[in-house]
Amino acid sequence: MKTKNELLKVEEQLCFALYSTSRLLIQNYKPLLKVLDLTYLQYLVLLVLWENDRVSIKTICEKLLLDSGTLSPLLKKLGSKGLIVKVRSPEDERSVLVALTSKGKAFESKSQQIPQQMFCQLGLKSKEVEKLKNQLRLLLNNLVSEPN
Amino acid sequence: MKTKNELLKVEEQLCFALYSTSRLLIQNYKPLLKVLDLTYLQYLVLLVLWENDRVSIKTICEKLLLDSGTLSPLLKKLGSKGLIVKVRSPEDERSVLVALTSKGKAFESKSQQIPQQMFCQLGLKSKEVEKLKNQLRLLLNNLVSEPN
DNA sequence: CACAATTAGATTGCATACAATCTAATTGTG
DNA sequence: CACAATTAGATTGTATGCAATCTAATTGTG
Repeated sequence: MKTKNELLKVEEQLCFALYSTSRLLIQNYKPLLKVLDLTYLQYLVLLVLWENDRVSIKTICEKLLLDSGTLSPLLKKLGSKGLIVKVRSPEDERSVLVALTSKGKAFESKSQQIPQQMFCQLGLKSKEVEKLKNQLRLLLNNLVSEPN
Repeated sequence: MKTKNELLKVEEQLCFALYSTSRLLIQNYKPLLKVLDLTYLQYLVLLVLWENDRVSIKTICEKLLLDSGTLSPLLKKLGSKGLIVKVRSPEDERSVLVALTSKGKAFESKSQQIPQQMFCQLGLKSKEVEKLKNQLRLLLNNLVSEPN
């Protein structure tokens, strides 16, 4: 049984482990993404679009668990880089569809190597990575489904 | 064996699992920290100080894996809130020591319940949390020790 | 059909993150 | 001991995150 004082230690806390590991891993992406002049978040949005071109901003928000306050300026930036275009949905004028330009599509093939390169830097076995991902998804599910 | 296209899916990526779970967990802290009018990062700095009062800014940076660009303004804020004071080290005038005020110390007892409350929200068993923390620490170690 | 409620995005304001640069203090070296 | 190199923090600039608010479009309801 851990005492309350032990529980208040930074090193003991799951959230800090997540927070610091997440930041560090994102930093490891930077040299790989610098070649494409992309930030990690810009890369995430492109990942969504490579999976499903012409999706609404709302869908991107849901997939990345981010809100429009974060994504609006980012999509503007991706637009100014010539990687995407925004089109108002004909069926629902409130909705804005995001589509890849040919340049945006071309970036997909340039990114093929990134997942493997990142995997090598993890220093973990495939099985371990899968296990970790599964645990994280379980936790994420618990957190999103509990609205408090 | 996964194809390259599968690997480029957001849902497949460990980093995204880390990134989104981390953000979501930090959001879960907000209602608990709002009572003390603290942000998660401010809480982290206080955790460090409750463990070891009168530490240098450099030490805080190392413990939290953050740089002075992030912590300098944050410590200024904690100072203006009356939770800490900064004193230049007598032995080394470059170094700045951070010390808790009585108010800052008093916040420790007010935070005693937070770890348990957070644990309840995770929806995981103690064993699972420990396993997850261990895996994350292993990964973190791999990432920091590989300078590329 | 009028109109309140909801919804999709954008904007604003504040709080991180982090690279790059700057200053002042200390250390290492000839 | 002079002085180059290093070190601790602070500052600046850019890019997130997210709460709160705003606008315009759509939906639900009497």
